[in-house]
Amino acid sequence: MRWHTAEVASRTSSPLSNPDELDFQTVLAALSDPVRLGIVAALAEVDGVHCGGFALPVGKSAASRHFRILREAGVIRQWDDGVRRLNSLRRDELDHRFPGLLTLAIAEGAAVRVPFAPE
Amino acid sequence: MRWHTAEVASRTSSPLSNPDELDFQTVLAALSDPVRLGIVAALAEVDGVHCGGFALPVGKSAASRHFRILREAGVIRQWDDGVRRLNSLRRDELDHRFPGLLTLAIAEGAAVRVPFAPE
DNA sequence: GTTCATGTTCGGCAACCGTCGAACATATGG
DNA sequence: CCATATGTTCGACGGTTGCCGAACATGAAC
Repeated sequence: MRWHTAEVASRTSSPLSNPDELDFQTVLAALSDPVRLGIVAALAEVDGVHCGGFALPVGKSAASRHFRILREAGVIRQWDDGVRRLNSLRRDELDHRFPGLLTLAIAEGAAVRVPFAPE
Repeated sequence: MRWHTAEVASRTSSPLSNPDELDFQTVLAALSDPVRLGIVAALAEVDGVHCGGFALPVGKSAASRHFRILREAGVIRQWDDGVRRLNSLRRDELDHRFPGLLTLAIAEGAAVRVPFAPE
């Protein structure tokens, strides 16, 4: 048998917790960092980008940490696809739980939006 | 001549800067602390409370710091009245600059709202 | 002037945060 | 099997943050 897409974490032991309880202060803290806000703004343009698809101003380890903070705050969802880890905004959950916040973050994050990596 | 109310800082040398340019990330950072979010939620109930009017879970110096962070982020406005320093939410500016954010903060901050000091 | 009430500032401390480099783990492709 | 690509994890480092107590500054009341 063959899975058309791996929906479970296989890159690490911890099983990619995408939380269902969103905490206001945790979300604010996640969005108050310029790199993370820039990622959110970029994901608002193109959804489903893998971690390496952004031209981040930090190294791999710091980038990995930023994505994990965004995921654990419930701002983004992550899932594995082959060797890559894809990212998308949790628009519906955020809009439902904190109406207007994501819209605001996307608009304000435009100033620090992260560019996409070449090819 | 006599001033009916001191509208300028006299308690310290730095002249109580109430900024007119509000930065999104700075505001988020200010609101992501439980004590400060609790102060905002309390100010939404009763406006114009002096610093000592809250029963904060921290000492004087930490409290002073929290109020300063809120003021410098543009979340609250402060002015002196005799020996006391009064606080109020900058509702209009916040609503105009970040529509919906303060409403959200007040609602979510209810869980950590700070009590008022006795008498 | 003296005393009291109210906040601010300073120094110090512990904890946390953002970053890096190196090592590791997993999937894919020869 | 081996090499490569993609992320994660670990240990370390420096900077920031939140907290406290002590000292200071200001205004009011006596």
